[in-house]
Amino acid sequence: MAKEKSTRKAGRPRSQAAQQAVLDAANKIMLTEGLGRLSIERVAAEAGVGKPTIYRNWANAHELAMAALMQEPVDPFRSPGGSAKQRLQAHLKSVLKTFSTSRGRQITLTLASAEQESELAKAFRNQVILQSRAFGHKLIEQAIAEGAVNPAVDIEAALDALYGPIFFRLLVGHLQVDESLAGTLVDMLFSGIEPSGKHSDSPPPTEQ
Amino acid sequence: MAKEKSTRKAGRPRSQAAQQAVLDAANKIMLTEGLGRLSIERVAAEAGVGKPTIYRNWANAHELAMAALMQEPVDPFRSPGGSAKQRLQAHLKSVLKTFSTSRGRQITLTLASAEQESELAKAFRNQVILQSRAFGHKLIEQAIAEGAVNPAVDIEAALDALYGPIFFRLLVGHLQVDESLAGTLVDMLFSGIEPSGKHSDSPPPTEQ
Amino acid sequence: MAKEKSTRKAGRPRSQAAQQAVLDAANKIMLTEGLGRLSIERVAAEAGVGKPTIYRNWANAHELAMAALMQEPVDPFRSPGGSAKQRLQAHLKSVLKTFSTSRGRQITLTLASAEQESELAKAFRNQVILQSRAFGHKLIEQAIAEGAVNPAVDIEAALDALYGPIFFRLLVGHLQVDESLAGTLVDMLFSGIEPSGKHSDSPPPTEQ
Amino acid sequence: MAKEKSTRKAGRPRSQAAQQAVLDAANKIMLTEGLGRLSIERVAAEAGVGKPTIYRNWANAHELAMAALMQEPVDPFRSPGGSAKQRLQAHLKSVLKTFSTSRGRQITLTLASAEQESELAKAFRNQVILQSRAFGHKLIEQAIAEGAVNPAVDIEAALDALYGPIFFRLLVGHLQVDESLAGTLVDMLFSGIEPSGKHSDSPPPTEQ
DNA sequence: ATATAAACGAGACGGTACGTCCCGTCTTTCG
DNA sequence: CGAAAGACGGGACGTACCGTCTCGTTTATAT
Repeated sequence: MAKEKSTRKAGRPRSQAAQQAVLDAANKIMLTEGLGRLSIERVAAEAGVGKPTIYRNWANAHELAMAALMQEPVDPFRSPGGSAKQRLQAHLKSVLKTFSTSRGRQITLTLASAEQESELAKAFRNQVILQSRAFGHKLIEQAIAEGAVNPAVDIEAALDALYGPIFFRLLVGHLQVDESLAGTLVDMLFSGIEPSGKHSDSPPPTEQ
Repeated sequence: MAKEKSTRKAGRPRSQAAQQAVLDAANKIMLTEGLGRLSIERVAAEAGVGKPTIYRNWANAHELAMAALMQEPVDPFRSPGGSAKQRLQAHLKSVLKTFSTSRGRQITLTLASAEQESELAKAFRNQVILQSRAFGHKLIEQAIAEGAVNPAVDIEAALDALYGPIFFRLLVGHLQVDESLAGTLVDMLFSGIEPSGKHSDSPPPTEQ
Repeated sequence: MAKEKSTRKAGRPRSQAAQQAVLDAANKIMLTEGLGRLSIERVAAEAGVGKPTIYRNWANAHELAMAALMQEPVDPFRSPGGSAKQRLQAHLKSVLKTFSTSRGRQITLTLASAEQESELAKAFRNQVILQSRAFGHKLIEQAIAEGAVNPAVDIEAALDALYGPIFFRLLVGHLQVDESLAGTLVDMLFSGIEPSGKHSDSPPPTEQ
Repeated sequence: MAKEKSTRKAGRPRSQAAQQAVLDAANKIMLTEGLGRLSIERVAAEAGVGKPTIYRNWANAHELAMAALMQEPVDPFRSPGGSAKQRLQAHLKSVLKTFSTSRGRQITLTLASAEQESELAKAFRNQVILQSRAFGHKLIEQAIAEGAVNPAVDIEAALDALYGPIFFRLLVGHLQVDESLAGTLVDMLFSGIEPSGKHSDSPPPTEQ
């Protein structure tokens, strides 16, 4: 920490250090002032780096934001013991915790405004969202193996029925989000909302 | 004397025509070139309006975008006949249809980047998302009244388990979205994903 | 009969109070913040008057400035007793005093930037400069009558040789201006700068 | 070779070509449309230059105007042979010629409205007025050396008695200006306006 | 007395220009 | 050489005023 101040050193080598400084500066700005205040010019100034050095690595501020947000791993994927349902709930809780922060909101916004098809956008989505979702996928497969979930279920849809509501509430902001939501969602998804002991009042539509 | 009539403010009233032209121009630009190309300057030029006239009514480009997107009603809330489940599916389909367009994506993005607490942002959320969701709320209440849904269910959570996955997929883009998703989600939500007989004595649903 | 009639227009007469308020506000702004800060909008606000009321009377800010500066008479044209030279000096001193103030500078600037041929500009020049100069004209004529000035002299040129240097120094600012300048100029103009007892025609060697 | 080593600042040097284009455009606008139509925006457009490039070099339109007017030397200071008086007259004629043009008027106006104490304003005054006046100074010193002018004379005052009337007439516009004014002024200044052979002050007090 | 007409304050209108910020590119110097 | 510094042409920002145009409200004649 003490030697961080004297990065001057009068030397040439800076190539890797410069990129790290850029990412750090970008993260700092996003954290303290928000995504909207992130500009290449400011990042360059705060990182003590020339603008071309940034453009050499990222095409625009958006890509830089994605790269910076990808720096720190999103989530440790807590998965303590317990039943399949309990493990899934614990995982969802950690997702909730991660995304209900300022950084989580920035990730959501960055994701929303990303050029959908760019390589970096895919990597970003994969790293910050889908990696976590993939962990959930594994948990559901375990649950099926344990006989806790019907093997015929559409796993992708089930996953989105768990993750979707979280992001939906964070995005739209119509309802507060806390960790109890994890339990509510998992319970509902497992048991459904039909009255107990009742089938559907019409034959389940097996064809679409 | 009796001058109680003048609730009217002094000065020339704001031109409703100018404001409409601004909103139309904004909508046109967003539709044809995307939210990113929306600038006050362009809108002013294309609407044949001075910039201050725009700033007199909206604080920045973001607010203008929200106002423009609010212009046209989002959805007609189709609700044909049929069972509660069927009506809910039909409604979700129309939501899917609306939001899987270019305009739907712009709405999502605008929503994501909105200043959460501003008056206009609340109005925007309310009009473009929550109004539709409120319709879903009514459908679920009907379903409960018809005995098709357990009265103890957390209706808000159930609604978000239906809308959330749609926006989640649109936002993250990990899976394509089509209208069949409506059926899948409703079925899953109603029956749950547990193996048959665990929470109800209903016969196992026919697998696909 | 002959009841004075049709010259008077119908309708509400122009408010003399409003016009005075406008001129006062304009003078105040010019005095405290300078000519450059004079804007119709500010004057209207400070005078508690609508902009059209100003435009009804003056075509633009420049004309308003001239009118406002003309409000107060420029100078009382002091002319105490004494010889013709002394009276001229006294007059010049009062001119110097008047124009070496902030208001004098604003007058100079307003004069410089005026549309030369407009009616108001002529009136302005006439009132703030030429009226004073006309007084000087009278003094020189008196001096001629007294035998103190050669009757063949070009009075206009002589006047400008007295007034010109004052404005020149104020405008260019290359030398400070104080009241002693009046005496210096008058003395020089009366006696000339040639060596005593000499009146021209001895061509010195013309080498460069 | 005298290669300046570290005095040189880092970074891309300012484009001398761009600055020249700006000055040329400014001069063109002032010449064809007048000082009042000079705006940074137009200059930028006509010079094919970004606005910040202009602001990087000049603080506002006024400074740019001064710089542009300084571009071309004001006067060649004609000084043909002849007596001291004749040389002075010739010089004044060239001053008259220079300043009775459109450009001369713009210079006068720019001078009048300049922030008196700014560095550039001083340079401007020095270059466009005082340099010429300094030439006149030299001519008067020569005249003194030749015995054509009384050595006790206040040279500064004498100079202003020559230049002042010219600018006074140009500024106020009460009398036309032509080259004959040079002769009139020089003659009057040299000989004075008192009756010939008279250098005393004995005022025969006539009536008031 | 009652119209009628003009001027009033207020303030929005279409515009122009301001001076600033940032974009993404380029040019130069230095280690 | 690579990387800092920083100027470049450009575009948009949000603000200040411009001079014009409604508004609804006085205030005077002219009917």
